[in-house]
Amino acid sequence: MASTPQQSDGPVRPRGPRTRSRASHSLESVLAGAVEILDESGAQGLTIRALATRLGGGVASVYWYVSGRDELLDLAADSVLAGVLEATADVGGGDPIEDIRTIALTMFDAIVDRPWLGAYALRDTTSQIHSLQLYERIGEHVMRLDLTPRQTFHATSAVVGYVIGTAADLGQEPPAAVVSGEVSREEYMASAAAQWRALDAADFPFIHHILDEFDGHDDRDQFLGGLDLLLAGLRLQAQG
Amino acid sequence: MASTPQQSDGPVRPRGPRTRSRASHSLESVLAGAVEILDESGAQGLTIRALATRLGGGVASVYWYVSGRDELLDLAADSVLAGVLEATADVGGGDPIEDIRTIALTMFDAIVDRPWLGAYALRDTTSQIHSLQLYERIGEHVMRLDLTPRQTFHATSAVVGYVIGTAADLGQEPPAAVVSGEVSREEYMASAAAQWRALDAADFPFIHHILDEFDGHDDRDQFLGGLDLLLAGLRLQAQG
DNA sequence: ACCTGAACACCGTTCAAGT
DNA sequence: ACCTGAACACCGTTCAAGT
Repeated sequence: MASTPQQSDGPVRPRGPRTRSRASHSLESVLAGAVEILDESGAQGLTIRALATRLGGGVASVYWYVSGRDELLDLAADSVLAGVLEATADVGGGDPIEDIRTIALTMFDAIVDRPWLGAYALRDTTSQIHSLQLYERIGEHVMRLDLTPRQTFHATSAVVGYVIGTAADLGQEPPAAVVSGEVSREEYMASAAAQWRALDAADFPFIHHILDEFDGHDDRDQFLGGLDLLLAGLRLQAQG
Repeated sequence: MASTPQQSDGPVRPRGPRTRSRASHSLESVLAGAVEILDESGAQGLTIRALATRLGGGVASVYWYVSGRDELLDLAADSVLAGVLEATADVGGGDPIEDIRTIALTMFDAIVDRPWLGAYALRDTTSQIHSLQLYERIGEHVMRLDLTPRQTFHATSAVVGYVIGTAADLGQEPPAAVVSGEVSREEYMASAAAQWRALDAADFPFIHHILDEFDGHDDRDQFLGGLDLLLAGLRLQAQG
């Protein structure tokens, strides 16, 4: 999935000024480069130096477009949410709760695809315009339920909080492993299951009760299980 | 709210050499020191060097007790959950869902007290024993609802995911401010509300619909609003 | 068994200077 | 307006050496 290095091969080219000695960026190219690095090596791999190298320029030029590493992460995450926004633009045909579910699931899938997203999406709506629009979009569907403003506010925040929270949790690599490729997520989950199995059943009746469900479970099913509880509660509230 | 340092004052008293030239730690004192720093300056402030200085020793000695900074954060967070475990030991008198609500709220309050907790609590049950026990405890109450193992697994994970997700979100400082004390959380929220108010009402009908609720809202109420939706859905499932 | 000082290999960020 | 190289002030982690 890595993009080609975009190697600037010196001051080549026959005629024309095009010296190439000086790199030229834009906010879009900076964020696109950041997203590439994030996809390849996670948040830890996104250093300003690595980004500058990928862009073929010096470190300091990044700071022309972005105030620092934190803002870079926020904006890179937010830029990706444009895709979720687009993918959910048409949602709205039927049952409001069904529509909310569809949007939430699209968000979840986007974060599963890019685990680093969970920690930086929807963090600061004053700088993250797409995050704000996504919040707005979910909220508009919740409004269709004719609750009070307060209920509408709480329900929308709960859905967003649940999605981000659950997805961020899943996106977290086990203590230093996955990125370096030493341990796959499957191996890690299997070892966790084994460790649970070794626990004393008298001390951990619940863990043993759900062990077979945990072992080899599908993250998406787990996410949907909780989401549907939340939405069932919401439907109940909407019915009065 | 920080616990007392639990200062181990060396191979104490009687007489003896007491040179003080050599520091002496323990895993407990290392974690206690880490928690102090986290309470004072957040995760960003917890550097190995700052911790070593607080302990009165050299940097390298920290690595005798902990494999690295990540594990330090995980263990420090988990050590604090011992308090939540203790505080919820007696819960269990009445309605299972009411009990789940009580435990979830206690967790939430603990994270509000220590915003750094949200990002590191319940991350890795193989190294975080208290996290595992808390998960177990909530699960035991869910078991009382007589659902299928799969439903029990999903419901417990959903509650934990919602608590951690929501609390972690609230615990996030606005882009570089709060820790340094430049901008208070109140000021930040007020400015966010002002910015929302400035949005075009045609483009953001939902935001305007909930603006008065958002402005000056209480985080705890918001948390409970969503939690009660989730629990209502769970109750419905238990009755079904 | 546990602690230390010093070193290594990085970081984010700034700034005077260039174009 | 935008880019650069070099410097500053940090980091986490390791390791040979001490006790």
